[in-house]
Amino acid sequence: MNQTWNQHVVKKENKTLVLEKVKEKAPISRADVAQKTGLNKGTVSSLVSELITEQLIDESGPGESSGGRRPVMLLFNQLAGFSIGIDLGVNYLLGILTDLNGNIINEKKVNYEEFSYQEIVDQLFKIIDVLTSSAPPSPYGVVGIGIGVPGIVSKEGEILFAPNLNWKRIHLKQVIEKQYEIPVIIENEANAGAYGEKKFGIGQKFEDIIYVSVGVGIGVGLILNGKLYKGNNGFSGESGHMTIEINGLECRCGNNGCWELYASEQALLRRAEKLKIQPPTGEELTLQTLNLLAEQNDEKVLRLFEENGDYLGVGITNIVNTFNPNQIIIGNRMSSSEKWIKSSLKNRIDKHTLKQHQNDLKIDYSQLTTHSTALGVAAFTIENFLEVDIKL
Amino acid sequence: MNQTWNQHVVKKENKTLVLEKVKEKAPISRADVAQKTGLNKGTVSSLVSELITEQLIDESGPGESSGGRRPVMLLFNQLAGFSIGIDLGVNYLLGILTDLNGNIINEKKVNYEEFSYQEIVDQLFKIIDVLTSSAPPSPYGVVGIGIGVPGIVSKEGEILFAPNLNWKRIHLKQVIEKQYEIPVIIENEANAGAYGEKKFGIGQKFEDIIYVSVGVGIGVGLILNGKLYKGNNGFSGESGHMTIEINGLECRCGNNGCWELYASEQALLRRAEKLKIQPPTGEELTLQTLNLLAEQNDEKVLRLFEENGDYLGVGITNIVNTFNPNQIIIGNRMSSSEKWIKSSLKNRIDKHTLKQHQNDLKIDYSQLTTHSTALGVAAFTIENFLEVDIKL
DNA sequence: AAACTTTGTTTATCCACTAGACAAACTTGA
DNA sequence: TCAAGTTTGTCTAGTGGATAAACAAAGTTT
Repeated sequence: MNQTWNQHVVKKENKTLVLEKVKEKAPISRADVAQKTGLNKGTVSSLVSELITEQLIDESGPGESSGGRRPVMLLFNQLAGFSIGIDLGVNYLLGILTDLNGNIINEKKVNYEEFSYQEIVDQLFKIIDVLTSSAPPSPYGVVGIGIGVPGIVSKEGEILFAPNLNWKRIHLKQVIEKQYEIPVIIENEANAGAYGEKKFGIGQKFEDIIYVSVGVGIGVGLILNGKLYKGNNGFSGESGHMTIEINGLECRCGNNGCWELYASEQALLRRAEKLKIQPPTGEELTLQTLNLLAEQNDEKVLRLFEENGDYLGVGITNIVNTFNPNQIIIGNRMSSSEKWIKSSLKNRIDKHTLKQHQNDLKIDYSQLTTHSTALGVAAFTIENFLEVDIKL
Repeated sequence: MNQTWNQHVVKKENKTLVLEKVKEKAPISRADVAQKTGLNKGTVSSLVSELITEQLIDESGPGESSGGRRPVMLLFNQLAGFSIGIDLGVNYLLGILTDLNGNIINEKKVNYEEFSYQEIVDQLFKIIDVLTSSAPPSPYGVVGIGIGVPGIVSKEGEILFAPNLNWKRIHLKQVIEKQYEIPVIIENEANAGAYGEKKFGIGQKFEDIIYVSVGVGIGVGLILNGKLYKGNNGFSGESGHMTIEINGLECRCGNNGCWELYASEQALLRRAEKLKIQPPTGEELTLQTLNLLAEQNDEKVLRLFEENGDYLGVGITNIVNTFNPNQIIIGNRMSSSEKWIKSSLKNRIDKHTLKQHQNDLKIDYSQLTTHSTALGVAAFTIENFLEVDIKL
């Protein structure tokens, strides 16, 4: 059915517009909101008073006069409710409790290895319980739970395939929703990370963002025209399996020369192993220990990172040529190695993308680092809450 | 400035909705429009009567009764105006005159080689003149001119770079607008082709379409969520310069191993030349002559096409993994070789894309063949006209 | 202290949509 | 054949939300 338009829709949209403006520019006066949105003063007044009744906006006392009556400043009541965001990783579980502005109120992390599905769900419940009970009293309480997973999620929230967890067709959403009876949103980890950076991180000013999540594998989250693009079935962003070497290494996806075989954390570690690079005194070979070695100017490791940056650049070049984005954000674990991969990555892109694309292209590294996914899914639930709530 | 919502917007949107429904389902009664759009009968009645006054809708007499009063059927008046669409190719100029439904009323083609900018503009004027004067009398006349060009076009319509024409920073739009004083839209050839197939061709039912224009080079047009995606500056779709072989052939774009060096028409011809394939009796070596040879089951040529289909599949696989589209359309000249490239292309995609992506993926070949670009730009001007006109 | 400014509320008006009544036109079935 | 029922399309009264303009309140400026 098509969308029909009537005065109710108009009111809802305008109310959203007012709330958005207050969130964005707080503290701000009614008069200023009217001027900035183009709405009539009276309209703004009445919408604001409704929003105050709903406790989504607060008055914070008089502001500075600009040559007349002093304005009453409005604030977004970010403590009207809270959101839980969870980054369900391959070997860790990171849960955060945020207010409606994405400020982290509480945080809980669990590491594990080779947990079964049931063990992970148990841990999940524990974390959600702890976070819920730590939420301060508020009018709306915890308004939703978001979970980011390293896998393919259908538009309905079913986890279709998470290779690194060995999950297939998992209805996690129903399980959590049944337990807590609040809205649950499941989203792919890269999509969530992209959204997190767009809403709360370094991508706030941009409308066309490619978020490259470089961890064990490589996933991509696409923000196009300011909105998350999910693809026909919600499976967009599996760019890690892009061919960059036609007769290259074999990938378990069935393809050859996949990008993530050359540029992911796993690829880096594999190459380090081949070169017999040894972390000091028997530590495990991980991205962290490689970062330490790089910090000590270990030549071999530096060259390794350089190479990895270059490989990352190859895939990013492909994406840039296709999308003409405004910003590239390198996220997930590999962003911790920014220092060592930065110049070779930039170099590859400068040399190999079309000149026209470079004009407005920014290459940034995750600002929220390990929290972008959790913040992203938290943002989804917050937005969902505000949308639904404002309809009333 | 943000969009504010008021009753004028509501009316405009609903009027558009009614017109769209009539276009889509004609002949259709007022009652049916009301039921299908969810609008009130009275609302539909008044909007339809306005549209009839504006001559965009016609009544076509009574329809079949379904057990009561016979309905008055409504038709979209596709002859209320006409649109000119021009495909400005590297060595040809194809102009069409269409009605508001994209039906081709008249058509004019000129071939040339190595024309200067001024010579091309002169030809352009000639074609536009011929087409304009061939338009039947109508309330709105020719409502706009669209031009598709093989190059990078800014969002403002400036042709920034068209390597195969040797054009840089050309303000063609102003030149044509000044001459004819009607709206002119300039768009990249692949974007236009994608839109043409979406509106009038094989892509009508799909919302996430990747149109791969395989001609001298390779360009890609992206229809995402039913809308053309242009990228931050309007330069999306330069996927022809995607790296598929990291240390591969050198491209004049500065990159190595670009897709179009392996899978374009030019690449095919280059490989044919290398194999010393000879068209019969001194004909030139072109895609057409190769098609003829393939028709005669020339083994070498068949293998050549097979290889080309495979290479096309490599790039398409990359795109599919990133976008999760619903449909791939192979367009432009290479679609004439569908028969010979089809199976190897499909094979590559079946074997190398993630299983999840294959569920709903259709691979089609251009239905409008050589006309998709011209029809696409015609569609842009038609839509622009209807949008602007309905505002009044 | 008078004049001017700015803020925010109130009031009257406008406009588009909706529900429901109604007339016209047609079908069905006794 | 005609009465009852159905469907279509118009008309009217009513509703809800936006706007413009008046106005009161609370400042600043001269």
